[in-house]
Amino acid sequence: MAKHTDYALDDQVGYILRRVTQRHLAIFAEAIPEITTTQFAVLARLSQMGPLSQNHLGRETSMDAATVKGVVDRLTKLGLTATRPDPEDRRRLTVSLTDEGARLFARRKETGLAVSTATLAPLDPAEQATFLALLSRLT
Amino acid sequence: MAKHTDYALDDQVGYILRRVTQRHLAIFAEAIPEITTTQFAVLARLSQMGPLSQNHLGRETSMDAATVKGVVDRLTKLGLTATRPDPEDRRRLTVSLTDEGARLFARRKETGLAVSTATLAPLDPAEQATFLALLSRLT
DNA sequence: CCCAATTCATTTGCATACGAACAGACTGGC
DNA sequence: GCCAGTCTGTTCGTATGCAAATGAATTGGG
Repeated sequence: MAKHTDYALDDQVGYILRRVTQRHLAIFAEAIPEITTTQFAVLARLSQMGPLSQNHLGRETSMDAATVKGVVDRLTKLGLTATRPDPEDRRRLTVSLTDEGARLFARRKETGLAVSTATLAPLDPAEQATFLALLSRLT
Repeated sequence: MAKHTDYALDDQVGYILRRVTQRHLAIFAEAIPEITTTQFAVLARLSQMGPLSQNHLGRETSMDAATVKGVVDRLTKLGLTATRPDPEDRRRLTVSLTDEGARLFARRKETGLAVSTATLAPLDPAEQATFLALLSRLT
């Protein structure tokens, strides 16, 4: 009988999640060195939904207000996004893709899909579907 | 026919991983406010394996040398770990748990297991087993 | 036994992340 | 039509996380 409880770090979901995320980020950085995963998510969302206020963009990409500010600042410095004040609501800052940002995303979105494929490659197609369905429910 | 490829951000494994990790970190921070997940991982590993060199500890907890240094520095400042030079190899810094660190981990490891349980709670037991098996293969 | 290659720890720079606190702008309910 | 509550963006502090560069120590092969 075990004295109390054994805590097996290697079996904890949080620890495995961290390791899987590390592998995914490495695959992404290799495939798309120009920008980061979070920056790519912003380009994807703006490409899909059009211009958004900075806070709304944060909600749509699962980043808090402080985080999305830094991401947008860096994308703007790279010339991939632009910001302008909203005339309707002077609190708001509207974020949009530049032509260069739209072109970069169009050019790289196939690669982005390949990154997802590579991340899931250790599983066969049926396992991938099962995994994604279960993972989504843990959101 | 789609013009080219649709990139559905919400279906990308990296994006879902980030969201699941956010939820897990929030559950952990609520349950164990004293320290972070990475700090807890260090305590767990030292508790399991005994004193380790800082680099070895990093490998055993999936952190690179620069990251583990910061984590150990903060744990040491909290009085939960201690460091001493290795007389055998003057490059090495041996990291060990203090009594207080060992007590904190002993007191909190049940809670740590409860955090894993809560993270996986949306799945039934069979699904949890399937999920963990598939997740582990993506490391 | 000696030096080239490796290992270890550190530092710097950059990029997420989040909580808390803040000021300015807006809105709904009375 | 006013003000209490809310929303938006910003800043600060803290904590991962990795790449790259550095200096010191160790080791292995000839």
